[in-house]
Amino acid sequence: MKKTSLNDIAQQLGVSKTLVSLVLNGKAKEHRISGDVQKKVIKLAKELNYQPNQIAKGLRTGKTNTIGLIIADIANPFFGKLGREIEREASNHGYRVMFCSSDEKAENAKQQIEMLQQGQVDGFIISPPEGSEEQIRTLAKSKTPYVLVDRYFADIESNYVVVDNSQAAYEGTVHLIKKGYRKIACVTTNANLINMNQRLEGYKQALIDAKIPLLQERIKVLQFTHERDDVFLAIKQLLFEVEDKIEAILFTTSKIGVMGLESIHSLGLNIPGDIAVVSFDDPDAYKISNPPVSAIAQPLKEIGRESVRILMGHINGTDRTVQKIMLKTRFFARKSSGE
Amino acid sequence: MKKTSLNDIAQQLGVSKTLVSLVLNGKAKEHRISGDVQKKVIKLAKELNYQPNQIAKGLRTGKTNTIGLIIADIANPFFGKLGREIEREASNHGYRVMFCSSDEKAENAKQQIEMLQQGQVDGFIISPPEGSEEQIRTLAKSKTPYVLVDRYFADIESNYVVVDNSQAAYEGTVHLIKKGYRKIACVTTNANLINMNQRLEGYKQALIDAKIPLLQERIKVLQFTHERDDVFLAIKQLLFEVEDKIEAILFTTSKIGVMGLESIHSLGLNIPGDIAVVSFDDPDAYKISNPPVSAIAQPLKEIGRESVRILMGHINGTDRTVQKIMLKTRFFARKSSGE
DNA sequence: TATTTTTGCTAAAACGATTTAACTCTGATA
DNA sequence: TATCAGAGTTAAATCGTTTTAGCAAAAATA
Repeated sequence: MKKTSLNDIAQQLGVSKTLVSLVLNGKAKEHRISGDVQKKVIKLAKELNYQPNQIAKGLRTGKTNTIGLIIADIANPFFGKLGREIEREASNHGYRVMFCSSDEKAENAKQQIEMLQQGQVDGFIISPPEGSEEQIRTLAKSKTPYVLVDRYFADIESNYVVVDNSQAAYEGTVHLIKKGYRKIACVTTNANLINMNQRLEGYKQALIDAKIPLLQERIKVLQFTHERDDVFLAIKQLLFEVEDKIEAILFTTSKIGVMGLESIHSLGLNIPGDIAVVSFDDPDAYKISNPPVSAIAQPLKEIGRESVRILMGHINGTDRTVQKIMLKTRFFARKSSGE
Repeated sequence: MKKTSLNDIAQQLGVSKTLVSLVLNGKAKEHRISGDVQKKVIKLAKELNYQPNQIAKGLRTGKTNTIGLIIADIANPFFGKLGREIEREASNHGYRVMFCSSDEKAENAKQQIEMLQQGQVDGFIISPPEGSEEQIRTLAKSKTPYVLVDRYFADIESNYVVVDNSQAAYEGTVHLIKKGYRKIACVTTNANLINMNQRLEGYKQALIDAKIPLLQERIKVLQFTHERDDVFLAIKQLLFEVEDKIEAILFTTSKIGVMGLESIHSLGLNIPGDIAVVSFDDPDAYKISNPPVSAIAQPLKEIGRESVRILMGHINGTDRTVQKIMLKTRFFARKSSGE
């Protein structure tokens, strides 16, 4: 059952494919195609279930109606949900999504971008992994429209949609301070990503503003590729191997947070009795955790909506200005920090 | 900076694009292109960073080297992880992944399949939502290769890769029985999906084999589109509104399980003291939950690998037989069921 | 009646690749 | 000297669209 093409319709009707194309693209009027012929064409097209071949269309028009989405880690629900929002929004604009997971590896992202640039997509939405500056720069030079999400590079002029990470971390830390905790640790990673750095800054600033001494030993910076054991070790050190046992922890990612909670449980400690917890991101796990975990939630829907909107503007050429969007997070106080 | 095309290379070298194409596709020898010319072509192609336009290639060859992945719900980490495995495996075969989330809606899946069938993909991997039989049948008729994952329809002859759901549920239930629980409930959904039905069957069979009375009141079938409140209500009924208070629950999806745990916690009940829990799927949440949740884990990597392998066989025409793969799950006993 | 305008439609080029069928040499063979 | 074989290369068709430029017939105008 071969698919029907423009030509099939044209031949069966004894007209030119130009005419068929014009009619089906709604350009009949401006090209003065008679009403009778229009009806005939539309009728037959429906009968044969004609669907234009997007590949051919893409070749001719140079447009694919597809956006490339290069996400850092699809197995992370944060990115999963974001991906869904982006796809939904793109679909509202008549766009498809070609999706890749770089697994936080610059090399993967490079390959994926190069691959999709061979005429496969009209633009990109990317959460760039550490070390992918060069690739993003190349992309920028190629004039392909793109929007970064979740993170960006300060020295590359790009469209981006992120959250106010330092403010968010500040807020989370202040919440702990208000709850009466003073000895507050921060567990983060050494990823050289702007969002990570900002989160740490927010934590520090909150302590400074509250006139609480800022101790290096209370900041645990994990390897970017941290595993369960690294987190476990960090927690153990914070709780048992410093002079002044800490009372609360701010986790800067849900990945660290999830592992951290696991560690705390396995050490037989009570939350928030022995140790209070606040974490970035708000996976389902935090809601069912016992006790539920206080979380800094990112506005996924809005991030998706904005990033697609900006990309569309640049693809359609209706917008040539660089857009930098910083959204607010939302803090959910739950039992893990005394509610 | 326009992209270099075959023609650009041909013109600069003063040869035909046929020649350039042949050389770059490794068909130089069989067409006796001289070594000198070959070298020239390859050198210039590298210099100009020539990358063949996949759209044009696709139009001519009828192949896109892209597979369409239509997943039921990308926000569900199970599917997220599965998506990652599939993408990784596809990439090993030189394939891209065009990804869509149907959000468990047949109408969405229909649109997405139709959209991608316009010459955009060479084949599909699909976890079909409830009610999408008609769409899958249409797809089958169109001769487009496809593989179903996670679920299938008994009366449509399709390639599929699933797990042995009834065996898995059986195993989970038997585990609870061995731990001494007798009054075991099952909370599931009324989704008319074969995997769901099989899970319920496995539960029933385990009770029957253990000569434990099978009570309808211990089986809670939620609306497919269940929300937090529905689960909460079901749990409350099981624990407080039946004559014989139950001792353990089998959740047939992690979505139900996560909500169920939340409900149990919010009712102030102790796990496994008041109520033991086993759940299908094994999201991170279950490992950090307090106590950790006993889980029936699906072999995501294998599902991904097998589904891509089968699809490749059908796309390349090296395989014309229908393949039905049923994989084993793995059970993790954790504290929620007394370990 | 001759000219212009309008109406209704189409031929052909283009997008960038692949592939088929040939073409032109050179040198060897009959 | 004519024929053939092989080496090295290319013109042209093709995939299914969109779009430009224009043609022929009918209608309107002078």
